[in-house]
Formats: sequence, C-alpha cells, structure tokens
Amino acid sequence: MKMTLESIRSSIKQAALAAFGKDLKDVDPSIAPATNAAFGDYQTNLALTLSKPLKIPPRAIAEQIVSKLDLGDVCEPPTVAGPGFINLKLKRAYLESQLNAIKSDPRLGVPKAACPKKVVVDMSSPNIAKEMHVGHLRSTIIGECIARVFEFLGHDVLRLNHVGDWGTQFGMLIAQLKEVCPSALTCADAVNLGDLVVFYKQAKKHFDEDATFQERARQEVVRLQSGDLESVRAWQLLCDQSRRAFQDVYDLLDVHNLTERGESFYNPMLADVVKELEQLGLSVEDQGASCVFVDGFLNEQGKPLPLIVRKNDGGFNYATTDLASVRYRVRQDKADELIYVVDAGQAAHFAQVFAVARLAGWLPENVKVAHVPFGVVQGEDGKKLKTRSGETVRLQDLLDEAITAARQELDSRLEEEGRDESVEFRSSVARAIGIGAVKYADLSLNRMTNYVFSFKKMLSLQGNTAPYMMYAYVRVQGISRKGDIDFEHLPSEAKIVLSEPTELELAKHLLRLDETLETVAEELLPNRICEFIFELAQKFNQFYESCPVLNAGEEERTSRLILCHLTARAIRLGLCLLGIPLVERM
RNA sequence: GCGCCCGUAACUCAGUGGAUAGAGUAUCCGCCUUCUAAGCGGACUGCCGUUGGUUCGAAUCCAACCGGGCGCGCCA
Repeated sequence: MKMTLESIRSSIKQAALAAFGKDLKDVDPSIAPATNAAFGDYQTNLALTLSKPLKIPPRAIAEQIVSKLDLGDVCEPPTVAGPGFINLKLKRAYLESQLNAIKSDPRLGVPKAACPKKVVVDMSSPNIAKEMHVGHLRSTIIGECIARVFEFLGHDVLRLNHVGDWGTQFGMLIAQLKEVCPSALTCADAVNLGDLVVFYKQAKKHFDEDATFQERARQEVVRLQSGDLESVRAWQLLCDQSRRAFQDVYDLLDVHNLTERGESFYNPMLADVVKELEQLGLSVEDQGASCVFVDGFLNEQGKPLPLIVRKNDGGFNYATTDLASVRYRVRQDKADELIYVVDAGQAAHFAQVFAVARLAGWLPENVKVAHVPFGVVQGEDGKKLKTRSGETVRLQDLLDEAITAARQELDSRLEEEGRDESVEFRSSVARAIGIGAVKYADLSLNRMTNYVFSFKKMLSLQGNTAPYMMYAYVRVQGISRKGDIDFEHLPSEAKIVLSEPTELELAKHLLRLDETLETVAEELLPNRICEFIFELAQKFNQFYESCPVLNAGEEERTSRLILCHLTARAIRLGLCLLGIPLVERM
C-alpha cells in the first residue's frame, strides 16, 4: 500500500507543478488519511498551505490542482470540500487488485528496507543478585517489539542486555557471603536468586551499620577489580545464578537472541575512554574527578553540571560505561542506529552522554541514536508498584499470577459452555492469554505515560486487549475447521471481489499495514501496532457479523475466505511483532 | 531553584497544525434455529488543567501560571 501513498503523492505534486509552476518543486504534497470516513480515504490540505505564499484563495488553488490531477486507476475523481480540502477515495477495483497482489505475498505487501541498517537495541538490563521487576518488564518487551519490527523490515538487529554485573555492591555481597554462606562463592547452585536477594539486603544493612565490614567490603571490591582469581570465580557464580533466573523470565516472555554484554564487558575500555576525552581536551579535573562539561546542563545551583567520567577515587562510573558502549557499538558493531530502551528517569543522563559522545566524535552524524524512554508502572495508590509489604514485585510472580488468573477465567468459561478440554489445552491457552494480556496492556499504551498496573483490567477479556485480538484470529480458524478449508491452498486463480461495506472497510485497513510499520520504526511506538490490529479485529468482527462466509455463493465465498485468511495473517503478524503468543482455539 | 515528562468523557487512555476531538471500560436499550455472543448494533458522557500569544486554522506550536510524576556532582 506504500505504492499507493507514493503514487498519490507524486500525482498531487505533478498537478501542483502543472498548475502553479516550478516554485513548488520542493513542496510536500502532505497526503494524510481522511479525518472522517465520509470524506473518503485520503486528503490533502495543500491548497490551504499554499494560499498565503501564492496569494490566491485556497478553494481556487484546490480547484486548479484538481483540474490538473490524474490519479489513473487509483482513485475516484477527487472532490474539493470546505475551505479547500481535496478529498480522495480509492477505487474499488484498485483495492481488489492490491489485495489480490498481496494474498500470495508472505510479507503481506510490506517491502523490505531498501538500505538495511545495523540497529543495536539496548534492552531489559536487570541487575545481578536482584530480582527482575516491572521496570525490566517494560524495557524488555518494548525493546523486543522494536527489535522485531526492525528485523521484519529487513534490518540487522543486535539485542544487547546491559546487565548490572559490576560495581561496589559486589564487594559488599561477597564480604557478606564469606561470613554467612561461603559455599555460595565456591559451588554452583548452593543458593538461588531469592537467597541472593536476601543476602544482598543483609549486606547493605551490615555495610551501613558496621565500619569494619565497610572496610572488608572495599577490600573485596579491590580484589575483584584487580582480577583476583578466587574473587572472580565467586563473582561468576553469582552472575550464573542470577542469569538462570533471568532466563526463566525471558523464556516466559519469548525473548531470544539477547546478547549479554553487562557493565563488566566495558571494563577494559574505560581507562581508554577517559584518556581519549583528555586527549581531545574535552575533560577537566574538578574536585579530584575527571569531568566533561557540556553547554545546557545545569545543577541545582544553576552551575554547569559535569558528566563525571572518573571519580575522585579513580574509579569509573556508569557514565563512563555508557560512553564506552556508544563508542563500541559504533566502532566495533558498526551500528547505524543505537536504541536505548531505558526508563524516562534517565533522560537527562542519556542526553548528556549522547552530547559528550557527539563532541568526542564517537557518534558521527550519520548514526542515529535514540533514548526510548518509558513511564513508571504504578500501583493502585499511584506510587511505584510495590507489594502490600512494600517489597519490589518479582516479575516472575507477576507473570505467574497472570497465568493463574487467566486459567481461572478459562476454566469457568469452559464449564459454562459445557466444553471438555484437556489439561494441556487449558494450560497452554491460559499461558498465552495471561502473558499476552500483561504484554498487551503495557504495549498498547503510549510508552511515555505512567500506568496503573491492574490485573483486573488487563485480564478483563473485553475491549482493547490481547484476548480480543486472539479471539478474532480464532474465529477465522473456526471457519477453516467448520468448512474444512485449507487456507494455504485456496485455488490460485481465486479473486477478491468486494461488495459489502464491511468488506471494503476491512480491505482498506489490511492495505495500511506497511504505513503502520513504517511509522513504528520511525517513532518507536509499539502502541501503533496495537492500534492497527485492534481496529483490524474490530473491522473483521463487523464483517463477520454481516457477511456469511461458508454459506455465501461461490464467487463471494472464496473471496471472503481469502479476506478471512489475510486478516488472520495480519493479526498473526501484528501479535508476533508485539511478541504475543497466539492460539488456534480458545 | 533548575530541567524533563504528564494533565483530553465517570474511569483507563488514543490523538504533536486542519473539517462536527476519538476508542475501550462502566451504565442503559436491542441482536444467538445460521461460521465461537470473549461478538455486533444503538444510547449516554467533554470550558482537551488555566490565561494569554502565534496562525486563515491550535488538544497539538510559544509564554506564564496551577496540579501530578521523575531527575539534578562522584550509586548504577
């Protein structure tokens, strides 16, 4: 359908040139979807924009453009409305031919990128020896969705997990374990992640209360950082233990190909990052720390705010690591686009890091960089989500609970409908619905807004939810079972014929998939995909309601079967890009 | 104090320069002898936080203010 937009654009532009001459050769034809279906399918407000520079009333401009306009077989004759809108309506025959063209296209008419890019997506980033929580959920699933969209568009995507696996807290933890649970430092599986979290909390308390323990913790940091074999081995065990717990969550969320490159990965580069900044004359010593000052960043006294790249104790911090990551991803990974899916609270930090990276020349102008921020997940009280007792909610528990709730819902519905289904069926459907509901509830909102986490809402199976989408898909599969239809092997000469209004609506929507995905890749907003498939599911249900499929006359029957199949494929693709599982029956 | 984000229907949210501002939920009224009613149709609901400004045109851009969230020099 991109072809459609392109061809309309160029037609409008040619008409404008023909009517008003070469001054308009750089004009943007500003084609937009119609604001109201009654006006047609697309509109342009070009005449209103041109009125002032041309000193001609907009309506007259619109009429002159229309008189020169040749839209061939694509649109009905254009009309001028209101103050000077030009309304365009796609021809039925054109829609039919477009659908006939995409029905045998595995990509549903979405072209691959002409210039594939290397895209690095920084996502998830949990901390070793800590539980994953809802903040990681957002980063993980938003990042995964963005990664899948770029991949589908033909780009080369590298998903990176910037885990928190380094820093002073490990000294604390190791010192504590030496005292209370030395086996954890020498053998695998002596403790699980839950135990580690407890030890971590003990360590923190101990650290705050006991000066001699503080000293021991610091020595452990030094030993670890100097590469002491025993310390490194202990650290690796801790990391492995956490990694296994993370993997359970990733499996549940269907996240794969996530390359772990934690903070420790960048250790060997940090000194050089700082050195290069010095050589470039970008950093200065201030209160014993090495700092880079960039215009426009101020602290609470209104004084210039530094980006500290080496602390006064000689150690490096996360700014150094993040700078190293930018440099490495451009130099070694040869990235064309860097995406950091990190909560909105880090916006200032990333702005500063990117600014310094630009100054240092590590981020050339042709490399795009984007911090993809997202809002906080709140509890019913409007504060950051916590359990009743004030603890962080474990992501694993949250997902388990969603599956359990979905299972209860399913069981009671099956009983109501008098259906007898196997345990395997029940668990796999409950899992798909539970996980799908949590993901969809998150991805369907604009990622910038904070949202209130509510099982009741996200598992409610009505409205703009994953199950609604799954249900539309299941309905199509139901047709296939009932009519013994093999969608993959419909007669190749079969043609789409559109007659009913709901068929036309569904057809037009199906043809807008590529515009949608292009927008998602530009704006990095997964909720646009949700919006697209939600409207698709709605239009399908309307069609399903008013157009019999299996009982229709022969030409219509096959045409509608194709329409059903295209819808199912589009929903499947949309959900797949969102990372949401699908079921054939539910 | 400074910076960033947010403020749209009773509720949860779409909507970043165009025509009468849209969905879902909730509420109410209809529709199952016909492919799964987790559905469809209809009704109801709005000083788009406030006040100014820019513009032919503003929920959208600018300024100030009010209310909420987050961040702001050695944690990451």
